[in-house]
Amino acid sequence: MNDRLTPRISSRKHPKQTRSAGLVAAILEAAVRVLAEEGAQRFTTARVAEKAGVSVGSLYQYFPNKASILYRLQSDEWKETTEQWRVILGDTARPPLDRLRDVVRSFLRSEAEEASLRVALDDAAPLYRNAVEAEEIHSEGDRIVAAFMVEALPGAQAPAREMAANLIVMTMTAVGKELTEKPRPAAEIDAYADEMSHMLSAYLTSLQRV
Amino acid sequence: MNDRLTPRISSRKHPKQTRSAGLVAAILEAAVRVLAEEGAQRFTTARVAEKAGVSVGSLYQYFPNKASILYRLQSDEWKETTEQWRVILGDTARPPLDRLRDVVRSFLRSEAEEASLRVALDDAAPLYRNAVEAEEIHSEGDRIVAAFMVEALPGAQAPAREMAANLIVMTMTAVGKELTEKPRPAAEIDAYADEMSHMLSAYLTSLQRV
Amino acid sequence: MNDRLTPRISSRKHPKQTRSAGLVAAILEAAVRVLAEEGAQRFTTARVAEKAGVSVGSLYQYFPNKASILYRLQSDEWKETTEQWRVILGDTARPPLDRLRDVVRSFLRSEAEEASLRVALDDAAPLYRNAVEAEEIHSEGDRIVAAFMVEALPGAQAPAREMAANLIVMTMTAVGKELTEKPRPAAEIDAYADEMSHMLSAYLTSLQRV
Amino acid sequence: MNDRLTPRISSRKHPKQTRSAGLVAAILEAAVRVLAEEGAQRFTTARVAEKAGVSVGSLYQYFPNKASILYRLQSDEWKETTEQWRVILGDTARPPLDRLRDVVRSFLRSEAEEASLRVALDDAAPLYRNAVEAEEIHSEGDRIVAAFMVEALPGAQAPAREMAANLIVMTMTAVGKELTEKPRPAAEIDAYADEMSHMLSAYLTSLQRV
DNA sequence: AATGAATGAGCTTTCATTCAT
DNA sequence: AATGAATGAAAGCTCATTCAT
Repeated sequence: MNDRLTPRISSRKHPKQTRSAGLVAAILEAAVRVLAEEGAQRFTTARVAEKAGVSVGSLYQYFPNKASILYRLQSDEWKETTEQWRVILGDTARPPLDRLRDVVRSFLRSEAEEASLRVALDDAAPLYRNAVEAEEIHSEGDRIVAAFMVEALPGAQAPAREMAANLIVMTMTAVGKELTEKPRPAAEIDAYADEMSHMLSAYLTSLQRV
Repeated sequence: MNDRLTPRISSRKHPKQTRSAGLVAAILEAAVRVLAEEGAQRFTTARVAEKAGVSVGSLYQYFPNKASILYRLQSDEWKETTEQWRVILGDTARPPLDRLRDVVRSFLRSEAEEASLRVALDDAAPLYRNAVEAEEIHSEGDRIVAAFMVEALPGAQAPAREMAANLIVMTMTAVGKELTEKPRPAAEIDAYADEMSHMLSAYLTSLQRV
Repeated sequence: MNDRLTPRISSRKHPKQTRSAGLVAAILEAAVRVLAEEGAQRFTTARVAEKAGVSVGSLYQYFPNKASILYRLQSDEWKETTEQWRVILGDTARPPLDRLRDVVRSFLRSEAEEASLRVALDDAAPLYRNAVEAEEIHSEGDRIVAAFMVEALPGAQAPAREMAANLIVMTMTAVGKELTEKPRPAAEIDAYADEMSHMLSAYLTSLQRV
Repeated sequence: MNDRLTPRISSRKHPKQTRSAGLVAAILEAAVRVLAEEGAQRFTTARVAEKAGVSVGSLYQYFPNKASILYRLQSDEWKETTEQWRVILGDTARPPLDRLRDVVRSFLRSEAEEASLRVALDDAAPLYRNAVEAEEIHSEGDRIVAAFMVEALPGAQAPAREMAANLIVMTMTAVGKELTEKPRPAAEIDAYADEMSHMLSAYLTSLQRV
């Protein structure tokens, strides 16, 4: 019963009660630990349930299948990232390129800090990628970046600005993923962060000049 | 005793005879089809053997384990890419930034052309990532890029040049991977290619100016 | 990570409930039948599960691997033997050589009675021999024999007594194994038993005389 | 095609030609090495053929199946043992009990010397045990011992003598097998040899006295 | 609501033996 | 005679999911 064409992947219930919320939290926490400590290959519902101190049956009461746990994890990660971006990029008092530099640096750092979890989550991507809900996961982040781009590229046409936004987001996330694939010292991460902001700044500057 | 912690992943035999070469080719071809048509999740040795019109036993006569097939596929893909880069970046008659533009475009196009295979191969990465041979797979490409960078950034210090080379390669490959994650029209791919070469050019230009 | 070089071989769960105990019993019973009726060569987890009327999955819920079933069987056999020895050799009211005679006879008889199981279990020995727990399986029996030897050889030095104990135990068990290798009539078994007790008695007597 | 009810197990050809004899010898030698170095579990025809520098096809030209190689090995081992026994036990100039002592000692020593081979051969016993020819393998040794027993027990009745002979042979071989199951220092082997000859001597003496 | 025992399809890999060349 | 590629049944084991209690 493992294959579904359109897997339902979000949580079964909205945890209104404290008990449920606690259980869901415990399961997610356990899932993070299993993923980070044992890798995507050994990420099994049984192991998660055991580490959460919960029965498999209970686990399935809150998550319809294994993929939904991973999806939720990914979704939560992305929410944190979104928040980070909102705070840094939304600080309209500072020059755009400064904000860009900071967001790159703190994004790459946070990626690196939880490297093993991120890698495992990425390895498990095939399991949750096709979820219907996966589409909208990035929309909030996109809006934040779009707003920032208006400040960074005041003179640009909307389509050009959107393209630039897409490329910048992709570069940050994709290179971030690649960078954390193998363990690297924090200094190396920072060096890449600086270099990447340099590149993105040069890019934005050149766009603005046109 | 014969146990190894790091599994041998390259081919069992070097196919000297046409027979063997034919079989290996058939297996690889079948592997590509299974991967592209059914996805990494359903990539099983049995399925590959069946689609190749070969017994599982024969498959294991030429590949020591499942991972080795995937590794071989990835390796072959990378060899093609390397060749592409060598031809384009090595054409010292043309201006470096022109070459860069072309290499980005043809790289992204070739990635997009075999999107489903690339994605599946990427999904299967956890299976072959730890192979000992996996280390050296990129060394040739790195050398080509390094040579190119000497031309593109004649005034730069070696460390700065290396960092720039790394960032450019990472950006190309990582964003290329991300771009092919979902199917996109060729025009969109080309638009991203142009934008990316714009970004990389701006970056190189800014480095050169320093 | 969870890898071990020396596999855990004892049961996965301690069956607290009747349900579990019943399943474990059914599996062991089926294992005995498979072994006795089909031989060590055809002793597979699938066959055992099927004969137990249980799914393979259930089998693996109670035994971590095939070897553990065999180990458990062997262990149970040895427990019975130990009990037999305790009762007979521990009856301090009777003359030692009488007890020796009886223990030899009942040991060989019980070995012969389940000949096909014993042979198959012996054939499967390579599978469970290296288990960590296999070491201590004989310790209780050794203690019983040691206590008996103190009575049988009151005058002997400890090292000599231990050597004699080892030789006697080895002779009984090894010859017992050899005897049951091929089917023999009960009378022949008894004849060998008598002859062996004669030999062991002569041996002990000669030791005592020194 | 692996199961036969009555397996043909002896060599396919009597090697009349030097070439064949050389091949057979090479195969047997390789088989010994595989068994001793890799164990019964990893004893495969492919490995034997490879180590013998011979194709699998050729191997099957001289041995009808895997069991036949093992049977031949066992048979050869036993021939050496028989020869050893013939030399020692047949030396009618010496007192029987001296010869017994010597035969026990040199038997246990030779068993211990090739422990890994013997253990592996024993592990593989299920594969060749049922061979039809396996019956007569011990007959020559039995005759040698029978002749010796006439000297050792001149006064005994034939049936008693035969029983004693059987028990002695069984004790030697079975305990020998058990002793070599785990590696032991040569001194320990010799100590067991002395103790066993002591036991067998006491036994024979007691029989003679009757 | 919660449990966790039970399921069984499915996976990777091995290896004795054959037979076309 | 010799080769060794090819076969494919068979093995041990895992794990997402269900459902009786």
